[in-house]
Amino acid sequence: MAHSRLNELIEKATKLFAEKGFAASSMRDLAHEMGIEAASLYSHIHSKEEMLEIICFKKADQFLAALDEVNDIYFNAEEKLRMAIKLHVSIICKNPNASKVFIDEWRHLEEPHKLKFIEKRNLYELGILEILKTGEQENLFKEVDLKFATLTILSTVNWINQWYNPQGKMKPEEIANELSNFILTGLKK
Amino acid sequence: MAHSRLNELIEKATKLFAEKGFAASSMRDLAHEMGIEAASLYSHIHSKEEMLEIICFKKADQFLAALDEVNDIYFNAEEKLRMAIKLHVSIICKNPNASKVFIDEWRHLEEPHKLKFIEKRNLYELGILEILKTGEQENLFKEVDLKFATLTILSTVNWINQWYNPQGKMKPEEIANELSNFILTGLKK
DNA sequence: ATATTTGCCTAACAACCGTTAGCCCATGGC
DNA sequence: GCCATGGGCTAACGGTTGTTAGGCAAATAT
Repeated sequence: MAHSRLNELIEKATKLFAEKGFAASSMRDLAHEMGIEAASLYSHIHSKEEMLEIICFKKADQFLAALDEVNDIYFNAEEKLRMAIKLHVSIICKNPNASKVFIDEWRHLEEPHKLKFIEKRNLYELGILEILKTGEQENLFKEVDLKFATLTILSTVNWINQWYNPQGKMKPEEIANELSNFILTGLKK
Repeated sequence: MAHSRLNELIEKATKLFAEKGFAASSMRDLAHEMGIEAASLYSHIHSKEEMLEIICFKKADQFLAALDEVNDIYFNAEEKLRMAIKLHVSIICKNPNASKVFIDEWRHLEEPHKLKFIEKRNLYELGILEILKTGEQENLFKEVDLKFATLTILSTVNWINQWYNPQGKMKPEEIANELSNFILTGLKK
């Protein structure tokens, strides 16, 4: 069970950062959650910021891996977009706390990690944009401002985090489906 | 010019809270921005949290007023939704910093203000939902999960804040138009 | 001319912050 | 049986936090 205590720590830190925000979470809060003294945390990590790093980059890598998965198989643009949305929603719903930190708290990263993080984020954004571009070329999608559409889609799929409840009636798969339909065909009859 | 110094303070606080987050912004930071000592801030406000209150509730009231404006005139549901989106985008773009605080930092409000704030927020959400319901009844909109659609729309219009640039090429009016089209008719050709 | 208010100051408060140093003890491999 | 390692402890550090008390000078109102 190497690192099992570290895993527990990161998990608790994730929950705390998600609920109170990184800046408002103290090492003593976190230590209390772990049932130990604040100083003892440093047997597992080097600094508070390192935990934020671990959480943010793990999540970033998950999203990028999902992008690779989508691009590995050949689909048309609509199918690709649907799959990208499905994977995105699934990653978010699998760990809403970590997702909240990924979405809201990364700005408290220190340089140079912050820059590295933004680069990864941009890479993901670019992957989605590429799918939309393909869709335009295949004459499946309307001609739209691609950057604008990308951001709109990402806003929609990221917002889930604000209200998603694992005990709620909607399963991630359903959410992804509804969302895909909404994004593709809109609200009008 | 009664309160002009207070206005300046709230403005500076808004900027600071938006950029660094409420918890990571110190009274000494803020005092430095004002060119005075930290203790002097208390000639204008009672506490750090009070400033957050002022910012959040002012914004909340703006959104609720916009809702009234929409409901004052008779339109069909599509026109209502377009107008609601236009006003929403306009409020956000008029003061992106205050909007950021309204969207992201309200959770640092202390009770009972936090609860009051959530109530106002729910009221607004309900207003949008009501418009969608009308649209369904008028047979203009698809039958969808109304709550789900409401949250999706709000996510989209709130996200603008993350990338809107007053110096950018898109004016608020245009953004609102594009967004309305996207929400109403989706991406597919 | 006098009284009041506004807006700032210095000094200080108790509490809390992230982090380090140094020590101890239980566990498990050799 | 010995030693390394992991995982905790106490004590303490220098700094920062929001906030209060009390005073002072200039502007304003009477």
